[in-house]
Amino acid sequence: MTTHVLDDLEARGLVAHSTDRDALRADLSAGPVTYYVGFDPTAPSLHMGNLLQLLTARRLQLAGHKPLILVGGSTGLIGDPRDVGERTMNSRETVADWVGRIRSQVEQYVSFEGDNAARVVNNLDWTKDVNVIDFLRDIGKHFPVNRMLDRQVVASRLETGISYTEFSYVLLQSMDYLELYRRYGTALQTGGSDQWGNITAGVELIRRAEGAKVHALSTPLITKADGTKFGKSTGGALWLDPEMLSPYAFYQTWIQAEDSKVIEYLRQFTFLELEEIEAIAAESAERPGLRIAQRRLAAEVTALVHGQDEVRAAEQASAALFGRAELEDLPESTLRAALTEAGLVTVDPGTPLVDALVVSGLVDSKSAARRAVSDGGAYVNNVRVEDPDAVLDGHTLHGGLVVLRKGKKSVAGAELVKA
RNA sequence: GGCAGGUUGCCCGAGCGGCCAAUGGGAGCUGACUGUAAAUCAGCCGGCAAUGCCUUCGCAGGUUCGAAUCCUGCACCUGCCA
Repeated sequence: MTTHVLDDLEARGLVAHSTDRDALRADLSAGPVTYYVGFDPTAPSLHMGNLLQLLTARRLQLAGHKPLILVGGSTGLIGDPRDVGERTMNSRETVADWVGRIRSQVEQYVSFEGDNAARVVNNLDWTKDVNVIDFLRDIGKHFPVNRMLDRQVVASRLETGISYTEFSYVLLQSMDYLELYRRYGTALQTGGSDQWGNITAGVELIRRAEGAKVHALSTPLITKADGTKFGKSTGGALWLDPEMLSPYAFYQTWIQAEDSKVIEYLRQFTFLELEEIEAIAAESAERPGLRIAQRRLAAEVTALVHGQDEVRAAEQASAALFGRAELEDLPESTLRAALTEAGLVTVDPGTPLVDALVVSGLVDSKSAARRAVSDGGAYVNNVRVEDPDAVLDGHTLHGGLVVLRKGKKSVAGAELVKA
């Protein structure tokens, strides 16, 4: 007998809260359970936090259960209340566009084959024609406002203000769970721990409306060693869309994982067996300098999101740009590929270095570029440049390529081409 | 509705007529050490055609040789009283 999926999830550090653990365990053991996880279109792409939910959904599917992946065509029009304050409402067109993009992203992480094939659903399908009177009578009646006010997000927002629109969000998400229970017998909703309140509200609604007992399971917030949220790359969220964050940049974010966290991330974000992860942990502890765990993590997660070809490209680019090898010794094809991964821009011969640093995106302004130079953190072809007036001309590789670097980790390429 | 106070750079928070692009802390960036890790120490941390110039201290106007600092109006927030 293999490990119970719930034990596996717990061992991987993927369980923050759940409803009655024993009942959930028994139901999961009894046979295929239909479960759902939802994604609201708040951006054109999903990000690392959503990835964790999708991977968790896949783990459950691999254990024989049936996933429903919900895209929030209606909830995305309303907006989940956040501590930071009222959201800006997006237009219906924008939300519809994002729903389409997110739908195609989620399809990559679950299987649509077999007895427990996944299904993608859109909550707009069952909310767009609901009329207000029915909604208030059938759904609203089950929500005591005094209980709603006790929720932490709502309480904090009472200080700064919250619209009726956002206050009502929880009713919509709860209605989704109820609807999916009625349509497909859905008996488990998963999500991030920040969704716990919304998820349990749905459990409660189903209990009141149908007298049925369904389950909820949440994953913990993924943090860095300092306790802050993990999932920011330089300049923004860790997007899954390669147009919004290059596979190289995605790979780099993972390979820079902290020692004290990398093993946790391996358990949470990869499908490696726990015994293998233990072996990697032991090996890393013995020879931390080799960064075995980080390399494996970056390769595994990048493969899941962008595919094996992009892993190879990112690894080769990283090896070329971070390796000990002399840049002059790299074949042009390797160097060009590496710089393309890192971000390659075209500039005129004789372009000032500071301008090239700005154009390449390594710094935000010329002032920042000059600062990088005076800090001793600007490099051209791995040679530190201390002259703030330096220009790019003679010293190129393969007749025109230049490797620009800021500090230890930020690399980009420039190609000198006569205009 | 009345009275009092607040709104400063990514965040917190000093400044209360010129010495203010604006103290300090956090975040961030760079350097040294190292392993594309952590910790520690040091520097940087609005922009530009850069020994100067431009834009910034809620918004709009005004006083003044000169304003983040004073005055008027507006918006939002907080506290006290009804």
